[in-house]
Amino acid sequence: MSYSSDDDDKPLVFRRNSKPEKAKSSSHPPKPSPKPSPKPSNDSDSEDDKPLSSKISTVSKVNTNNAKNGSHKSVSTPPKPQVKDEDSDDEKPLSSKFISKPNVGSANKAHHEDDKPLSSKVSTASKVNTNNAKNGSHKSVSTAKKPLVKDEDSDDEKPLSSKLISKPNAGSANKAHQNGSVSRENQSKNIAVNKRPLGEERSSGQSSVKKPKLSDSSTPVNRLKPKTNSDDDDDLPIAQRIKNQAPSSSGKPSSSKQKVVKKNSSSLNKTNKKSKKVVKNSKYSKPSRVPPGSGEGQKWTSLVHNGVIFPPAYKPHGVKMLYRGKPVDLTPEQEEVATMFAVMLDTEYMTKPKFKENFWEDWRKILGKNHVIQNLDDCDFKPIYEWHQSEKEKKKQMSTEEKKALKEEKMKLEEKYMWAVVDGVKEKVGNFRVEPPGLFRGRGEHPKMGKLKKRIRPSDITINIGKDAPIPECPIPGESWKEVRHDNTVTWLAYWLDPINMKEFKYVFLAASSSLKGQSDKEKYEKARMLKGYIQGIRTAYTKDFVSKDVTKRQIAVATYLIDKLALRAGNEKDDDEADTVGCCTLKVENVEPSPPNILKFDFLGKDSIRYQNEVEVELPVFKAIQQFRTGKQGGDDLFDKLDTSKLNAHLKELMPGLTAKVFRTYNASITLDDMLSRETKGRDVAENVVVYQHANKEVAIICNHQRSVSKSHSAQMTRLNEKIDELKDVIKELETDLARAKKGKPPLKTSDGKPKRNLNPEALEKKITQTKAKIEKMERDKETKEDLKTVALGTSKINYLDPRITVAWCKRHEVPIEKIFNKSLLAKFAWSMDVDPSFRF
DNA sequence: ATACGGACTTGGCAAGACGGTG
DNA sequence: CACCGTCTTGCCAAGTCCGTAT
Repeated sequence: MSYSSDDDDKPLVFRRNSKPEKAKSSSHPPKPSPKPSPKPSNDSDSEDDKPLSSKISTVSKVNTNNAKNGSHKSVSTPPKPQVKDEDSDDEKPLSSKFISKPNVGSANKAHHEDDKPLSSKVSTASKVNTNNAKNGSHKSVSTAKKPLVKDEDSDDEKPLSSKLISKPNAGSANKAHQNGSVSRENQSKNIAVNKRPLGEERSSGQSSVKKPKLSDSSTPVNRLKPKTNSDDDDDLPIAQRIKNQAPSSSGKPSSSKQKVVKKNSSSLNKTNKKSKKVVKNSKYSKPSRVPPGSGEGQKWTSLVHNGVIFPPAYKPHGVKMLYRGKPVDLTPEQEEVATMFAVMLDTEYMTKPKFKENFWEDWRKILGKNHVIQNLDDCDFKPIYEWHQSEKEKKKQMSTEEKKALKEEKMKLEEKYMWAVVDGVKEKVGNFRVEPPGLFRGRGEHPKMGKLKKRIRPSDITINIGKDAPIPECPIPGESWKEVRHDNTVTWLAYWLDPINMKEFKYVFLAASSSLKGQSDKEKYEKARMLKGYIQGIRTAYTKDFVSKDVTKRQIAVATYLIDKLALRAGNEKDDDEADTVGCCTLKVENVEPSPPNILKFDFLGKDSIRYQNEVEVELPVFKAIQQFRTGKQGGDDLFDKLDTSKLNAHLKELMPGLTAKVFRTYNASITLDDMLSRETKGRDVAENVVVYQHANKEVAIICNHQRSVSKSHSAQMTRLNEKIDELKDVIKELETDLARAKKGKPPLKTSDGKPKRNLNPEALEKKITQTKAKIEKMERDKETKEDLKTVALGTSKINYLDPRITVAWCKRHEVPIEKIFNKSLLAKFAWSMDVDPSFRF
């Protein structure tokens, strides 16, 4: 056993190994873990092909938008400093430190250059990868990896033996192509193909499935296997990757760095890691009890803050709406609600009967049964809408000075609420502003859209604060908080009940840059890294259960497979008064269409009513199991009738301490980034490296189905780009004509408006032509990228799924200034990851 | 086993800030 | 410097998942 390959850790699907890189193998032990896989893969395959992107299809989202238009002008320049805060201070340094490290010397500094919007740059690609694939086969040999290095990974232990197993095959189908897919685009619109290819896994080649497992472990896994890991590893591995890294030089890379991090981070972590058995309690659990020693459950010792700030009271505008053509008098309260509706006149919500119905129901209560207004259809909110538009316009027209003054005033008012002091450290508060009243805008076909979200008052709010901290003064005179608590086992500073759904809460938490959040973020990634050590065994185990006689087991196995391979969410049960969306455990029969011989077509609305459409090839046993789960059921019945998220998670927990469904998403996202970035990534300069990164980021976004709606001006923007390109092409033609003439000693032609041009020599003209061509190429690439990313949102995965240490380490290795990848708030949020060793691998 | 309460993470969107450009 | 497109932020909705009560 033991041997396992490492390779396996990677997401099955994604991985592709095709390229086996050169072998690095020998030399240094590759980092044990991950994937570099030297191994010769065998097959490879490529299958892939599928353009991921394709999948995307957008769909439904709500959109509301209002059109506003906006052009805002910008005028002002913000003074900026304001906020900053402390953190900032730190930050800076970071980056700086950061940069340098790598390489030695050299001046790199230059980096900065660029600036271009990333996005633009990108271009390339795409496709390629994507695919991924599948393939699978890999593996094989195992070599023992683990050399010494520490830690990590060792997979050895892995129970798995399995490794091989499965993967394989299937495929076929595509196979052939390697990458080529090409086309993609098109599809996009239509269907999608698959994002991740999944199925593939097995490639044919391999022998098929099962490989002998050696051990079998049947048991599902051994959970215990600890791998070590820990973060710390960072350090070490050095060797390994070396190769690429450039300069590696020094080994010391990092050392010097100090940590920027905020205080805490470090500390805690340690704890966990190692012992896995013990397990930590991570975030969720509020272990509350148990404080002994480490203070487990306890989240803070001292907490001081100023409570929350309320939106200003409503100021009646007196603009009268019309009812059956006649102006109506409304009380301020009635007018306030009418205005909420009027302001949304130009949104999609107006086309939704449910929205209007809910609004009318709530507004009518305020109007009273006998009010003149007896029905919504006879109401004309235009006057109010127009008044609002003009107010907006007025605001826009204000001078820079005025805006600045207004802003400062607001700042002054809010400043005290922006900060909290946690265990002696000043930290930013996330959402210290209480949500203003308004109409509920649910996403998708939410049954409660349009309902009035009433104003929250101090008496609705519960404050949580340190025992000896002063109780925040209630900002509204004459009123008082609902309750004041001193619970140090939770991290919220305040909460109130959600007026739309009185059994839910709205919390006020610290900002993402706080160490409390950073810590838990780090723990999240450590847990995902831990999964790396168990993944093989888990895959082996569920593969075996695809054919279990026990239906529940079979369902758990298939569900886990889908979560692993497709990065689906868990899928908790929902109430009827929520939008009808699903996740893995709540998939309906109609959401998964089997298409022989082994393709599954997924089509459902997931979180936020974002459509998930994908066609994937799966292993035959999975395909058969799905068919069987569907038999005898109606389209709207649960596909996994014997399952729910708590059963699934309980099972996962047996496989690895703390394992839950969402960990797979984090794991697959981060391992994919790590894998792609470590693969050659050859950018020659910063700009190209950034493109490489974006490409990897995009891949992850596709896997996670992070979509965005196409911007209203997208097509106009594309048109403009095309025009510019055409213009440049004309320029080239002209230059070429001039060049030909210049070579013959003739002067250039006049410009179109008849003016003479400078007489350049052939060399100069050629240079110009070359430059222009380069410019065109860049624009073409930008265009492609833009089209490519029009429906893909990269930000979400960057914020929530990609271990920042992967990014930071890669930046250090490639001399890319971290700020080219992380903006200011991301730098603050990920302060805990800045001092990672350049050789860090997820 | 389930239901439910509760706490925290994840997500898309639109307004605002920013930065390049003609 | 007015305009525009992109990037950043705020907002708040919508998930996940744990613990406890039923």
